[in-house]
Amino acid sequence: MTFEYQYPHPAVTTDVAVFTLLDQQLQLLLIRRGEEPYKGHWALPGGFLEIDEDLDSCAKRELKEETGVDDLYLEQLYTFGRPDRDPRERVISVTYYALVPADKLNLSAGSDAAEASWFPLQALPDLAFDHAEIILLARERLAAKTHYSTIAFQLMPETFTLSELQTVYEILRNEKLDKRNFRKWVLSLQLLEETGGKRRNGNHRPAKIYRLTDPDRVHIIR
Amino acid sequence: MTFEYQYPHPAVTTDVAVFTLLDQQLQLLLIRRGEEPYKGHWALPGGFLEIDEDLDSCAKRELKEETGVDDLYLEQLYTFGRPDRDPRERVISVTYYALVPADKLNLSAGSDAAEASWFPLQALPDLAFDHAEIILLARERLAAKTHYSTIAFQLMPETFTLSELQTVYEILRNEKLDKRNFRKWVLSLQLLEETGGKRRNGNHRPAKIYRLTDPDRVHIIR
DNA sequence: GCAAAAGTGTTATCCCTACACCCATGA
DNA sequence: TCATGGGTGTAGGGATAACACTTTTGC
Repeated sequence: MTFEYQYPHPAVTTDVAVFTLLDQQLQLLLIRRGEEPYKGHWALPGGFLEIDEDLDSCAKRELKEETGVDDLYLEQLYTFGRPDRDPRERVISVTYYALVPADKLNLSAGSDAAEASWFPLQALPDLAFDHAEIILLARERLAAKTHYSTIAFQLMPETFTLSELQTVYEILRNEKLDKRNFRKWVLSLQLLEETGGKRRNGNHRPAKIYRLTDPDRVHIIR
Repeated sequence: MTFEYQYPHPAVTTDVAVFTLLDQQLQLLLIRRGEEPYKGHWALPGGFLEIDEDLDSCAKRELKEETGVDDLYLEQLYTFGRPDRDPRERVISVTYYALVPADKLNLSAGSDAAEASWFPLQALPDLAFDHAEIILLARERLAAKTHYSTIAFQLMPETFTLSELQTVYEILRNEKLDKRNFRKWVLSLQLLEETGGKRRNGNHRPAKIYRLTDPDRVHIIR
């Protein structure tokens, strides 16, 4: 069975840059390609748009199929379409970026890609297609958004300490923050509540545990 | 001649929301559709991506063909792809928005669309497809960008007065600004220079004329 | 008691905001 | 001389930035 058109049509894919925080590092989810082109290279999870499928749904479905990752914050990033970006045929890639807390991710389940794995952003392998460019753009957008939205909260597990949250901000912005000022600021948003619990985490004073009052919403602030 | 694929492919278009400032109003460029669907409705300029053409080039080419408008600030906005957004076939639209100073636009030249015309944003006609949604998003992005970039300068003619520039900001942000504060702020950017000339524009003191030191660059500020 | 991270306030600085009058021109 | 928009400075308030010591725990 084939499909005919009067004019040539490009293929459309979605590709997703999924970030998480693992081992105190910002990490990115990649899958190893089992087929040519770029066989053996690592690539962003993604794939071809089905003909009756929404763009967002396609991104979510491919992610679920290839990596088992589900239930994450997903946002459209940019659409890439250089004519030579895929050697097989003309491919337009609608790219997304996504954030998932480390405790929600269960990579093994349901993966039908050969391999899926997390890589620290500082140690990315050779990437297929123009995916390095996509990742760079996603990384910039993510850093910029920490300044005027609560997007960073999407990387947090259900409960966390203020120091943990501060570390996430420091990693995303790639700069050291002042502890007192950070706490004043983040508490003034009124989006956190104490659980009442404390976390003993070594030979030192235990930290108060917080949770988001509104875990699924990303707020625009300032 | 037809083109065959093993899997169904969507069509890809670009559509552009072109803004200008005319008669002290923010206006949008629309073309009247000569064919079904939505025959007779107004729509954003745009059209199908050619198979060897960059996305940006497609947006520029369609704009040039349909409206004669050329040499403008163009930026990708968002990609729309609801499965039912076009009744003919599945169409993914990569949308852009663009700004052009009123003195650069020459609508008549080279238009091959039935009609092209400027509409004040407050008085848009019935629009084809999901173009109303696209325009809304472009309008929001434009207003937001006045706060952290010099994108508004792209609506200015080669030379202008500070009052004219202030008016543009007021229209984009839809709020009144303080004259002294605006002037202090805009001059502190160090992106304007006096031409030395003055503009006599009525029964009152003539205004100094300014130009951009760097007309083609949009600066990220703050 | 010592090491290590948690927790906590005050002060200085900067930026943004508010605000009113004189100037140059054409009629 | 009058009407009209052009042009100018200062002071107050709010937010941000800088900064150091005490607390609680495990060993």
